[in-house]
Order: sequence, then structure tokens, then C-alpha cells
Amino acid sequence: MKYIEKNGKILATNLQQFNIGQILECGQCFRFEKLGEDFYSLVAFGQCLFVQQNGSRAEFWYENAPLPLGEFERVWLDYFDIKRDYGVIQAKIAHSDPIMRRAVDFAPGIRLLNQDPWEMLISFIISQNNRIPQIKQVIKNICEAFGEGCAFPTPQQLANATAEDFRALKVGFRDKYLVDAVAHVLSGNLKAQRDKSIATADLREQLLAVKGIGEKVAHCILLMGYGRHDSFPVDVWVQRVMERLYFDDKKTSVAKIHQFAAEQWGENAAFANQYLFHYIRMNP
DNA sequence: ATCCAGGATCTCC
DNA sequence: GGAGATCATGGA
Repeated sequence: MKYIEKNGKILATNLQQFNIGQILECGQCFRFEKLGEDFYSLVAFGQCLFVQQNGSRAEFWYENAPLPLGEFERVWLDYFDIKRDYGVIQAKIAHSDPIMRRAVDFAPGIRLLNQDPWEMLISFIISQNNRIPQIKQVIKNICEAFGEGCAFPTPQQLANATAEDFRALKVGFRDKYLVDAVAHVLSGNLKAQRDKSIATADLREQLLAVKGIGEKVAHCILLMGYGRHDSFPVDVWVQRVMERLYFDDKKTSVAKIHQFAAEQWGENAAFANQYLFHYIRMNP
């Protein structure tokens, strides 16, 4: 990809394995809106970004302020995981796997966003037994009630939020889970920053200690928030696609699926997971 | 009206 | 370890 600054916008050309619709609508993030064909707004790191794509070209801009080159490089290159070569990853996971080849070719423009661990923690607790439109609405409710501007509220801003407060924002039975999550972060029992010095296994333990976080949600947070690409969230969809395409339609335990994913895709398991999840959801 | 959703928890065996 | 009921909310 090449990019230049022009009139306060960033013009990108030669985009490879980048489709803004596939990236935002493949289930990994919740704070975005479709405004038109290949035209989206999204919120991350306290900023609302507009993206208009046209083939291998795209424009990125802010609504009320210029988007400088330095900020684009500092914030959004990493967010969109631009420095990673998805062509290489796709080749690795699919070269001897015709099933994965089909899933990759269905949506080759997917990228795994590097999102904020704290926001992913709250978001994926809300995701349990819920639908994506409602997850998006509830997160918006929380941002409007407790956040500053369009920013996701900080742990400090949620420090005094009660279960009743959360319930009023339509989080349902997850209210007490959110209170517990905030407490874990504020007490330091759960580190909500990206820190490569913390082992994935230790982070996983910290996450599972929070009420309402089980195996699947922990994997989602480790993946979307902490960038641990050996994660492999197994929800009803992934279980369905794995059993159907890799286990001859036989009922298979989550442990077996994890073992298979680790052997088949190793450090790239998370990418395989995202391609499969999107593929089965669009082709149920 | 009844079922169900990117699940987790509790109970019971 | 596994099967079943239950948990808010709202859309089909």
C-alpha cells in the first residue's frame, strides 16, 4: 500500500487484501456504520474515521479535523494491521487445505483489526448469547452514557457504574458481569493494555477469573484485544463449520477443535478462524 | 405467541 | 466431562 496526505485526507493506493466492508462486517468489531457502497464510518481510539474505498484505492478522513499523515501512520496503520502481509498468511493456511482456500477466497479482503483490549473486554462480555445489531446498540448506549465525545469510556469512567446503571442501558443479565470486569481492571488483577511480556496463558487466566467470561469470550478478547493470533474462538458458528467441513458432520468437542486448529494452522489459527466464521455466516 | 441469539453458570448425574 | 435449565432483550 502507498499513501499520501491531500486536503486533510489520506489517499491510499495499491491496497492488498483490504476490503473495508469485509473487515468491518466479519464480526470482529461493533462500532461502525455503513453509509454507502464501500463507504463506512467507524470509531476507535476516541476518533471517528470515515473510509471510502474504490477497488484498490481508499480515502480516510475525520469529520471535523484534518487527518495528518503522522496520525494516520501512528493510529490507523496499526489498527488496520497494514504492516502484515495477508497474502503470505492466506497462502500458508490454505496451500494444502482446499476448504480453507474456499473460505479465504470468499472474503480475501478481511484483516484482523488491532483493537483496544479494554474495549474488547466489555464488548465481548456483552456479545454472549446476543445478536450483533443488539451488541452494537448496547455498546453505543454505554458510550453515550459514560464516554467523552465518541470515545469508549475508560475504566475510571465506569468505576461507579452499578449493575442497575448497566441494566438501564439494556445489557440484560450481563450487568453484574460488567461490574465485575471493571473491578478486575481497576484493581490491577486484569491488565487491560497490550503487553507482549505477559504470556497468553496468564492473560487467559486473568480473563477467566472475571464473572461472565468463559472459554469462548476469553479467546475473542485475547484475539481482538491483545492480538494473540494463536487464539481460536469456538462459538456455535465455528463449531458448526468445523464439524461440517473438517469432522465429517460428527459432533466434536471444543477441546478437539482447538487441538485440530493448533495443528492445522498454528500461529495463524486466528486468521483461519475469522475466514471460517465469516464464510459460514454468509453461507449457513 | 414462541423461539433464539459470536455463552456462561449452576445443578445434577 | 457432559446434558439441561436459566439468564434479559428484542426481532423474526
